[in-house]
Formats: sequence, structure tokens, C-alpha cells
Amino acid sequence: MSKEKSPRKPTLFEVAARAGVSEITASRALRGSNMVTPETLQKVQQAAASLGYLRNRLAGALAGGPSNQVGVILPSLSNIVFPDVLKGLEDRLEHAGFHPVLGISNYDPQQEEQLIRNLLSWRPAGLVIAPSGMTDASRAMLSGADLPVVEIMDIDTDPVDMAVGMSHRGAGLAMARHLIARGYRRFAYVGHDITNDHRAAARLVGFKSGLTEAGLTLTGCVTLAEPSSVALGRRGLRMLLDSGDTLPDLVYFSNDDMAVGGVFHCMAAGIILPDQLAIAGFNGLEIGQSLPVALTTTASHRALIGETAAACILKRLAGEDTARMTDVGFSLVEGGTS
Amino acid sequence: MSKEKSPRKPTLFEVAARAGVSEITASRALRGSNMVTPETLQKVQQAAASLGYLRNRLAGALAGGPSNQVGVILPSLSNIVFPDVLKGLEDRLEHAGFHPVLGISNYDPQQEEQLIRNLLSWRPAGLVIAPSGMTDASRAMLSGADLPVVEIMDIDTDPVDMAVGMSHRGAGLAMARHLIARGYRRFAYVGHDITNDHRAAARLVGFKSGLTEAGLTLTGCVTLAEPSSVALGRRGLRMLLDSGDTLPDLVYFSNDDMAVGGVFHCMAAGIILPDQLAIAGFNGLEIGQSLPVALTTTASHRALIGETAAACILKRLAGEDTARMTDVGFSLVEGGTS
DNA sequence: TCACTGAATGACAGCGCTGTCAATCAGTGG
DNA sequence: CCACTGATTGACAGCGCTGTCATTCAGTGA
Repeated sequence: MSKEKSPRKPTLFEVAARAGVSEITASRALRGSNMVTPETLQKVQQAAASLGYLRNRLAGALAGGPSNQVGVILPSLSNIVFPDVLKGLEDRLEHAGFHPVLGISNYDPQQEEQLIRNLLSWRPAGLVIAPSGMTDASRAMLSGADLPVVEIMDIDTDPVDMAVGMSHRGAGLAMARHLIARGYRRFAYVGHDITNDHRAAARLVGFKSGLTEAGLTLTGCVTLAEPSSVALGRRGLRMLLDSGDTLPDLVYFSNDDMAVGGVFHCMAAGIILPDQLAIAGFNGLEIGQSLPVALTTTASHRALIGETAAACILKRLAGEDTARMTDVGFSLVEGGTS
Repeated sequence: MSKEKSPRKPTLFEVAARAGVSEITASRALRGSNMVTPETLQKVQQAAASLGYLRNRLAGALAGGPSNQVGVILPSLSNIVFPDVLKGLEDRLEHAGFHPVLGISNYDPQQEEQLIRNLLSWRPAGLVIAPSGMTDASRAMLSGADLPVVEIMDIDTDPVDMAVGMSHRGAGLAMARHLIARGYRRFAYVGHDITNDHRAAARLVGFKSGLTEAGLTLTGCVTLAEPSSVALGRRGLRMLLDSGDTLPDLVYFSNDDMAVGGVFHCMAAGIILPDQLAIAGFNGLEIGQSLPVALTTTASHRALIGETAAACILKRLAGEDTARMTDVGFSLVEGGTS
């Protein structure tokens, strides 16, 4: 860190001068335009290298050049789901030379609105958002911003522009039907904070409607107003079993973290899976499948959601047509816990 | 998405005109300068709101205003460690109105260099990087860029500017000493791809040097050239125990994911923990502590690393002095698996 | 009354780059 | 030899904002 008033970084002008061409030619050369002679190209590259030139994309983007930033708004990074989505997103974006600019809304519509405003003010090439109850102002900004916007996770509501995700209602429903077909009849539920996590809530709704189809209802239900975790699932199951309600054959957990906690409780309490109690989760996390007894669950294609969202943005930027809704689906994983 | 050639978004000029003030006054008002009359402020805000004005920070940053973007380069998002760090980082940055701009290096120095160049070209306010073998060019760019740079995770090497992390060598060493004091003597190791993950490698080095102090050596060692996972740990332990080497009292795993896999193997194989075999990991993940038998491990303060790194950037931007090296430490967690 | 002060506002000149359109020039066919 | 074509190159004018340095003007004490 030199202390001497940092000698301003070289600009395109310097590079151009050194290469003996005009600024615009240097610009084109460095951006890899094909209307520059190989010799010119080399001269410019050499000049740039020898000066330690570093492109200024602020200026470029302001002058009308493209941006390679994509705003990404997620509700949280604590829930493993979102890092997974982010990973898929990053992966695809990076291959195209783009960078995600991240904002975390903490499930708060106001914060979300603020983030949208902030990220949009950098004039990104696109925006990906896992919505947390967007305000009207949020929607207005997004539809007025004239850039590709992908709403991810859910496809249960109508998007401003595009949506990529799966039906959580459908996942809950499918699991209920599957388990009923397997012969289970007494179902209970253990869940985390479903006020914030409306996707978990949607799964529960779907699950219940599956039960209703078969003339059943939940025999027990514990929801704890905390973020999901293994410890919480463990605690939740203990509470459920201690509650004195009819003992269930199967407990549906709000997600795999919780379900793994349930499995641990059974192990510690000497409850034999799946004979004395069956367990099902949601997400298809690696941990669940590596348990001594693999977890029955629904695999959500988290990374795929990210990848697909990125692909939508990139396609749109390339001027191609894109689907308004993309359902990445889900898949039932029959483990040994049911 | 209006189809009509998107009527250019209103600029500060429009807002100023509407409010009956000059551009610069509007600018000051919207940025919350205190040298604007309350009445002027209100007029400008009203004008901005009624026009749906959206600040353009590209222009602002180019014109010399501050940036609120911080480049963040991580080697991966697959390893839970990095989402945790990112979470800490984001958290602190967001409170100050900053956004991380993310790049993933995939443990590749060339990609890392490319990312540095790319992110720097957006003239961010600072840069946080978990280095993966920085090239000379990378170092040169960072030291020439005249912005706060924090290298995170390790503090075992000399940073370009600042470093925040812990000593992985020290963590391995401390664990070895602890276990030896507890009476263990026959140690084996099960690890993942330590060519890429040089922090895991450093822990192993430290661990071994602890053994050496006591006149011991590893009785067995399995390393598998794959990313760490629960399944891999499970497989690794099975391989180790099947290898025919002297049976260890304790297996040190490269991290908690791996160690949890080891615990699962024991459960499935009927090996009693810790009597027949003890297990230790690294990271202090929630899952390890929620196992039927809590995992002995070293808690790394991942989110704290992120928070601290963010704090360093922010402090430096505020003109305050910052420590060149910050050791966030680690803590031994005595679980039931040893 | 008058210089003097400080608060509020404004004029101006870029920040560093790229889109647009014009200019240049070697090569081509008649 | 000349008009014509296509490949390169360049001049120019901003993109939308903010730092810097005036300017204005009400209020103040002598």
C-alpha cells in the first residue's frame, strides 16, 4: 500500500497512446472485437500489460456497455437450501463471466424492497430473487427496470417476469399420497418456523390435502418458531411423542435437517426405524442419504434451480425467448426410514 | 415489461428540474447531506418519488462517489464452511449498506487471478478473499489496487494487506495434544482431497507434529481425492478399518462432515463409540453436536471470520486503523465420541 | 451602515469508457 | 484508371453523477 497519494491508475487513454492507436481502437482490442488487426491487437495488449492497465467497468457500463453483474436476493444463507441455489447460480453465471451481487432479505419484505432498490441502482444485467412477500413498490421497480428478472423457488404464484422452481404444495401432496399408498395411516408433523418459511407451509398444506383425500387428518402437529436445525427436529419429535396424542406411524418433517434430528432422537431413544416409527423429510440432503438408514424424503433440485435461473437470464440477454415458468420438479426418494 | 422502446429512466436532472433546484442540490438531498434545508429536502424527495427516480450508482461511483460493493472470492460453496463465512460477511456488510460481489475460484489460482481482475474492474470498496495459491499477478493487482484487502481463513502466511482467520496447524496440534492427554495412543487419519484443501492439510501437519512430540506416529491414514462429504467419511473409515493396519483407538477426520460419516459407519457396523473406537473431527458443525453421541471436534468460528473481515474493511474505509492480522481462534469441543 | 461569517445553493468540469457515424485505405472488377 | 466494397480506424459526444470552487444572502457585531 504505497502512501504517496496513489499515482492514478492508467486509463485507456494511456494504453492507447502507448500503443499508438486511438482510445476507441484500444477499447475494441481489449474487449476482443474482431474488427482489429492481429498486429494492433497485440500492440494494445502489450501496452496494457506493460502499464498494468485495469479496465474500469463502471465507466464502460455507464457509457452503454454491458454489465456482467446479476443481482441476487435470497432470504437467508442459514438454510442450506440457499447456498445450494447460489452455488448453481454462481456456477452458471461464472462460466459466462458474470458475477452475482448478493443481498439477504431475512424474510422481510421491507428489507427486500430496499435491496431491490439498491441492487438495481447498479444497473445489473439481470436480477434473481427468492421473494419474501414483495411489496407493491418492489414489483413496480422490477417491472419498470427493463431487465430480466427471475423469481425462484416457488412456481405457485404469478411472476413479474419469469419464475423457476417447483411446486411445494405438489411436493407435500405427492409425499402424502406415496405414504398412504405404502399403508401408513396415522400421520404427524414436526416443523420449524413456518410463518417465515412459506414454502414449508405450502408443503404442509399439500400434505394435509393428501391426507384429506384419503379421509385422514394429522394425529399430531408440533411447530416450533425457530429456524430449522437438526437439534430442533430432535427436540420437536421428543415433544410430539411426549405429548400424549395418539402415537403416529409416520412423522412428516418440515425438511431434512429436522428429519435427521428426528432420526437421531429415535436412535438415542431406542426407537426402531421404520418398524416402530417412520420418518419422512424434504430436500434430499446428502446427510440424510448417508445415515445408517437412508431417509425417505423428497429431493428438491436446488442447484438446478440456480442453474436454470442463471440460464434464463443469460438466454434473455442473448435475445432468445425464455419460458415464463420453469418447473424443475422434485423426486421422491424412498429411503429406509419408511 | 413495456415493449415501447423503454422510455429512458428519469435522471437526476429531471428530478432537479421538477423540484426546482439544481442537479447538485438534488444529489445532495438524495444522499442525505446535511447542508440542504428541510424544505428543499422534502421537495426533492417528493419529486424523486413521483418520477420513480432510481439512483444510478455507476455514474456516482465513476464521478468519484463511494462504492458500496465489496468483492468476495471464495474457493467453493460446496463446503459448508464458505457459506457460513459468507453469511457472516454479508450480515455485517449489509448493515452498513454494502453488497458482496461474489466469485468462486474452484481452488484454481488462474481462475482466482481472473476473478480478482474482474472484480477489481468494478472498483469495489474492498476485497475479501480466501486465497487458493495466489499468483504473482494476483498479488500485484491487490497491492496496486489501493483498497482494503482481507485474506481470510488462514493466518499462517503473510497477507498483502490484512488477514483474518485461525491457525489450522495450531488446531491440529491442539487436538493431538488434547487427545494424547486423554490417553489415546493409536491414531489414524481419514481425509478428503487435501491437495486442494490446504487448510485441511495444515491441520494434518499440526496433528502429526503433536503426535511426534509424544513419540507417536499415525498407525493408519486414508485420504480420498474427492470433496469432503458424509458419505466419503463413511467410506473412508470402512476402508481404514478394512485395511489390515493396526487398529487405532482414535480416528482424526479432516472435518466434521467426514467425521459424521465415520460415526454413521460405526453405528451401522455396531462399533461402540467411544469404547471400541473414538472419533474426532473439525469445524464444530451443528449436525455433529446433535448426533446421538456428540462429536468431539474443534469449533472453527466461521461466521466470525466473515464478520471480522467485513469489520476490517468497514473500519479501514472509515479511516480507522486496523490490525494486520486477526486471529479469531478456535475452541476444542469435547463430545462423547472420544 | 459595513465588512464579515457561515449556511445553502449553483456552475462547471470531468470520472473513463463506448456507441455512432464518418473517414481512410487497400483491393477489385470493368 | 475509376467507382465501389469491405475492413480498419478515428473523432466526437455523451452516459449520469459528484467534487471543487464559486456565489448568494440573511444574520452579526462594531
